[in-house]
Amino acid sequence: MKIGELASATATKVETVRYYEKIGLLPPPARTFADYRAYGTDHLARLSFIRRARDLGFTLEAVRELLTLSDDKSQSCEAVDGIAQTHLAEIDRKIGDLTALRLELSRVIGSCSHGTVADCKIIETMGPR
Amino acid sequence: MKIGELASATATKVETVRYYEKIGLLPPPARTFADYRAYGTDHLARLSFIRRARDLGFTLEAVRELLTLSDDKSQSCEAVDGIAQTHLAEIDRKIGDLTALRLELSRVIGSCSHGTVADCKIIETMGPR
DNA sequence: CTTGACCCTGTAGTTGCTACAGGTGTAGAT
DNA sequence: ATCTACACCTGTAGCAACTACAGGGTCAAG
Repeated sequence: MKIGELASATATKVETVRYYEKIGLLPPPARTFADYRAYGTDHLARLSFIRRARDLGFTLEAVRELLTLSDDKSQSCEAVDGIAQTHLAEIDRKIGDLTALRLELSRVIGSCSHGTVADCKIIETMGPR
Repeated sequence: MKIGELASATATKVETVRYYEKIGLLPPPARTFADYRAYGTDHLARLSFIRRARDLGFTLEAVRELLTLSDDKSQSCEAVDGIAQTHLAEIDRKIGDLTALRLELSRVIGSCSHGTVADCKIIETMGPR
């Protein structure tokens, strides 16, 4: 299959597919006489994996590790689980940060008395000290 | 004050201060004979504002708008409130996204039976289809 | 008078793509 | 056979918001 087909089959942009190849996530496929990339089902499977992992929020570095691990079928699942756990902890941290931020921002907004900028509490809150 | 003092007074890196100047967020200060930047209290106030707004998650573009608005003291506070509301909505969206992600990822992790990679449910879940 | 901490400019790197620019190949309609 | 529209190719630059050099100059203390 050509790059466009692979891309639409995985809801990926053509440029992104080429990008994944450039950074070594997707192996370079065979080429047609016209120098078009010619992909097989193994490429489709690998790209699907990459996209799914990305959708779950894994970084490309984490995806790279997961791919390496998934290539050695005999290995224990622990390393995979570890990467996922680390990622989950990271998500929890982000949610916590955003929730604290949300609270603070909504307090700032709540103080707005809709007057002029001169006595705008929102601006004031962000002033020095 | 010199750039290092301004930076440590606002918990900012020196490079970041210079960066803010380059993109026009912080006005270029006077220079000493040795070409060192010499800041006054107005710069300190402005940088504090920028940092506080950044801490609240506003983008630099939003900070730029807020700074413009805060310069016109006679104006109504509405525009300021609007920017903050938009930002709050954005934070809510992110929290929602992350929470959904968290749920899905924890489901994926929960399916791990700690065997070998060959029958690792985490890897499997991210496979094609 | 030398050492070390600070300052200067300018450029390149980070993450994960996305968007050209400027060219070649191909498939279907005429 | 040719025209048109589209998909493909490479390579480079751009986004946010910094951060980290490299390769210098300046200054205060010992």
